[in-house]
Amino acid sequence: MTNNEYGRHATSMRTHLCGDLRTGDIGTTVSVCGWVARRREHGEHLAFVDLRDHSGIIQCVIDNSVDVRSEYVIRITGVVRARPEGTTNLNVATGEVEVGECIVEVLRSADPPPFAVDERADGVDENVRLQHRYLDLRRQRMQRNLRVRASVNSAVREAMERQGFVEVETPMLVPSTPEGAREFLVPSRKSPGSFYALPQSPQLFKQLLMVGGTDRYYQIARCLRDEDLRADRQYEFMQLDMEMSFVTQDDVLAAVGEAVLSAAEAVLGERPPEIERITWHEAMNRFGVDKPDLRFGMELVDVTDVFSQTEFKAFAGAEAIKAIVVPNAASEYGRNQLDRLTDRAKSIGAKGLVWLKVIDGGFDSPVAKFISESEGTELRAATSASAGDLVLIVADNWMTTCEVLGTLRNDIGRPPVHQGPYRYVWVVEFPLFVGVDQATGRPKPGHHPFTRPHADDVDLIESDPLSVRSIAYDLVLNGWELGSGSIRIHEPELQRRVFAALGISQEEADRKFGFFLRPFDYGAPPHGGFAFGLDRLTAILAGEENIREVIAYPKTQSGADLMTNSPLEVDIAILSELGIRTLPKVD
RNA sequence: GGUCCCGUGGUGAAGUUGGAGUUCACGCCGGCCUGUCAAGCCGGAGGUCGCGGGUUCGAGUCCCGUCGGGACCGCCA
Repeated sequence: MTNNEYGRHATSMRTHLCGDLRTGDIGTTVSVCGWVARRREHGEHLAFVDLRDHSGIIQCVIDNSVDVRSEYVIRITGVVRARPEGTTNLNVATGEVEVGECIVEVLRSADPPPFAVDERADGVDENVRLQHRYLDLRRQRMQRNLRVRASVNSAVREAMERQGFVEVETPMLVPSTPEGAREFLVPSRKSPGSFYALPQSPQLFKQLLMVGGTDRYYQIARCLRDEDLRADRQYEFMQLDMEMSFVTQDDVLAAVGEAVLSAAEAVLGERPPEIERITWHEAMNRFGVDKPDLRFGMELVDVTDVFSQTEFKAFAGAEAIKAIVVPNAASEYGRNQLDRLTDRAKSIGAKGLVWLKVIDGGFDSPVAKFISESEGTELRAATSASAGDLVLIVADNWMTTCEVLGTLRNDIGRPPVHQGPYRYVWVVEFPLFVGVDQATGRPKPGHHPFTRPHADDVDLIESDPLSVRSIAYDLVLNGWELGSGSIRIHEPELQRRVFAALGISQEEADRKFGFFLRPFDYGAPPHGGFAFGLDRLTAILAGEENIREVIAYPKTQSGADLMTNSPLEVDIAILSELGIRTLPKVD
């Protein structure tokens, strides 16, 4: 890098970036380097070459004959000048100027690319983009996404430093633990038959950093989980991982909030308002999910009381009856679509779905005849539904009712990521235990077994474990779970009681978690922490529906890297050095 | 493990009731062209219709299987 009078992007080969040239540069002799985005020839003595680098595009006017074609890498030295009257292009940032009197050097010729290296590639099969990711990355959208990602990382790091957090790196080769996500294993050459695991998160190490007196730790950590991939899930992903000592929930939320809001400000130029909080119970009750999208209404309305005396069998005796109103949807939803909604509801666990089209003076519905006039009136009052609206009702136990309607609410009403305001929300007071393990009959941990129970509920651990709230919290943005955390248990007696509720004996706890819990006996401070996904935050801030768009080299849903063709089989000699023999493929 | 959608020159699409690898746009190659900016005009090349099997006189089209990609469920303490 050459520091000259032209600024920090100048090098020995160039003075300016293509996208930076403006009317203020008129008269300057410049050198620009980049790829040929497009060429427009007008005979032997005039050609326009749009030169592209990551900053943008500049039109260069060539009046000698040079053979430059799409994606050739060239260097142009010329003079910046105003475009002639009537030939400016206001669709381009550099459209008022051009580079003339050009000397063109071809630095590298190029084959025609398999797809247009511009916004037209947005419509190209993702296969093709991923096979030629280096070409895809040349595009403005991808360069912008990489830079959004870098801004997020940088702002987060800066915010953590500002708050006195210490960056500590934790190992990538860690012991395999039976709990949690499936791990990637790494064979040990020195101990054939033994394996390391790649970390699904630095969880245990960061808590031991607290035992180690670090006080405030953070890391932009790579995490690896061998679970099925989704639009918001890759095998490898990045988290802002943090942990702090001598804190309560408020301290953690404040520190994490500062990092997230700083990142948002760095990308969007405006700091979002303070993050609101709702309890897990309220989130389920109002939105039917533990990661509510607050950008739109259609909240669940409890209508259990409306039907307390009902004779309609599908509703009678249900623990919870709830409704959502789809505004003005009565005419849009035909029988076919309503059947599909019903199928969707059933696939989530509902026994059925009741739909009512609100019409003047009543309902249009296959079950209208089972709803009494007073129930109808009360239903309309409770839901505020008016003629033309579609009302969807589920009756079941509370949890199922909420979950089914919450899923339908998202399916029907959720706007695309790039639309609407950014609505951050803390979901707090998650239940300590979720559901019951079929095999053991014991409750299952909601977060992880070291999560601290809510102080008011500690005495319910033995008598009514499923109603115990925890000091665990999620951060949610527009319906995406960004991350989660908790205040941990640091005292042995409380930990013993939680293990007992989970059906884990002292011996089993020692065996499974001894290496982690024994250190606590040497003095563990009260502590808690959080981790949130940087890929997800970046995707939302970049307006992308899919985290692959903000990852330079992502993998497909089946875990393949189409550019490098990995994973690949390896030579048998390499396997044998590692003490590994593969099984034949079975059908 | 499951459900659904997609696969046609380099790219994106169309392809009807099963009737000739047919069509369109972009790109590519050649020619013309001195103010374009998705330049324009003329000409040309380019195909294992993902792959395999079946039905049929005949399959891009129908059926079965398989591979690849995607969305979702399960899974992700």
